Amino acid sequence: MTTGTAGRRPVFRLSRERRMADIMSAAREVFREKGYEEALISDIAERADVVEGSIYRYFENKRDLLVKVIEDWYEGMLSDYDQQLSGISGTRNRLRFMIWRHLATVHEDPALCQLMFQHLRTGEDYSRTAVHDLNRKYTRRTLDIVREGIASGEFRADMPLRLVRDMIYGCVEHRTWAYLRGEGDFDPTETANAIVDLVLAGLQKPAVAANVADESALADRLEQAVERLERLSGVPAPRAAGREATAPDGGSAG
Amino acid sequence: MTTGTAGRRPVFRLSRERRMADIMSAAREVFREKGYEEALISDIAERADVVEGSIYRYFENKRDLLVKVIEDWYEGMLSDYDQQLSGISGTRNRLRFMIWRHLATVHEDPALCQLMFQHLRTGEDYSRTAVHDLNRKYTRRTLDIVREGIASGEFRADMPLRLVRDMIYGCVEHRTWAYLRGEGDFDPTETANAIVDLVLAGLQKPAVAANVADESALADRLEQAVERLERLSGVPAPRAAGREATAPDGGSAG
DNA sequence: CAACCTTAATGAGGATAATTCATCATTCTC
DNA sequence: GAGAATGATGAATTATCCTCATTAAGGTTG
Repeated sequence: MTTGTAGRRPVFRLSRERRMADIMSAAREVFREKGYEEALISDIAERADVVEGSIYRYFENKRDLLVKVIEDWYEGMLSDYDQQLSGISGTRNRLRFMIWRHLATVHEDPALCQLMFQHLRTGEDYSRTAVHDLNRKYTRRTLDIVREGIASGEFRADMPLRLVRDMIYGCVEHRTWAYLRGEGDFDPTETANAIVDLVLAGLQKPAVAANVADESALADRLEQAVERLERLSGVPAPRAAGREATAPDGGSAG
Repeated sequence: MTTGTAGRRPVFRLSRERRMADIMSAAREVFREKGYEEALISDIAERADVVEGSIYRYFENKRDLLVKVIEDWYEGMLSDYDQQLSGISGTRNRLRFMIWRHLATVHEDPALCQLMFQHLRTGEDYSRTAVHDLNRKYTRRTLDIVREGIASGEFRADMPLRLVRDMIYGCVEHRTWAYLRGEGDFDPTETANAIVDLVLAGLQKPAVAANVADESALADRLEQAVERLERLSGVPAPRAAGREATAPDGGSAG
């Protein structure tokens, strides 16, 4: 049944690959502009110059389309990073690059990051997604850098690596939530520096970053020396007042 | 217009407050069981024993209902925390409590947390939400604790407080994402301890331990002086027990 | 106590999108 | 150039959210 006057629209056949690429490209734009819910299949179809139904010949459903779009985006992104990272030396600089690169990505394409965080990562099928693998590969770089720092003796060895990673990426995400919602702005370079400083403070060897046990031991020795002096002079050792200043919550620390 | 055979359903009038409470209670259950998209207004209506249309006399739309449900949940939750926190002393313990409490909440009600993270916090109207305020009040406690630690001299003063907060809450969230997706499990207590350790490592004052070697030397000199005094008075120098704790890793400090 | 007013509640129908599928068109192969 | 294989269409279906005109309950007043 034709639509009254106008005839059927002309049919342009493309290869499966080309058509998929076109649709994904259109979908990326529309998703970026409107977010997931607001993005209509009809919008995407129009921009890809196909009819709505055609999209379902290449993608199972709207979510599948989103997943493929993000996968595609991720793939292109991460391949560059390895190359860039290889040109950077020094544990601190390498760590800074990883954090900066992540922040910069959020800054450059907040909409797609939002989609990734809000819609991809939350799905129960996420771990079966290619993005999951890519992400693992990506964050492993960061862990490797920390591991190298430990191996070279720069970092202390008693830090749970996974938590360090969660702390870095979690911090970045929390720091950027307002920006992702469209409120305010942030400077990737500045923020990356601040985060690296903070993380390195924790990773530094206890010799530099304080070690309470050492301090207590030092205080103990001092006190013992004083007590000996006191004994020497015949003064009875008081229940030392100085200890409280050294170890305020020592009792509840266990 | 009657529905053929069966008459109109009997009308039970309730006060506005009571009806709203009923609907929110039903909504909380359904949202918890099915998540946002899968939760149908018709489900909620049925469970609240009203007709679909009635819900829209109390809530603007589905999202508004979600927001109110989460607000309600949050309100009840946070009021307890302050009280519990007030019974805990010591910077470390207080910090641990805040982190543990947050982890425990995620562990106890992952579904509602998921809704909060995925659907509330991402909306552009979030900062005009009551949950936003509650959340600020909540995380401010954590900052206050860190601030106290700085004031008392326990922590270094050169850490950007906001980032410390982002690091703590971001870390918790990253650590729990898999659990929120329904994969695996985690132990709130164990995780809280690990995170506190990690955070405290970074917050510890570097100045105090920065020259542990110097301080050891100082202690050595003090002890030697005492020994000389002791020799003078004919008292035999005891083999101090405290030394062993100090010495072991002193050599690798460089 | 009957007319009236205020407010709770109903349920049919409208609007919007995602998704399906029977049909048609184009290109490739022999 | 007939037939197979595959690309593309668009009308129909379905599923929900949401609106609104209408109805009913419970109080108030002369």
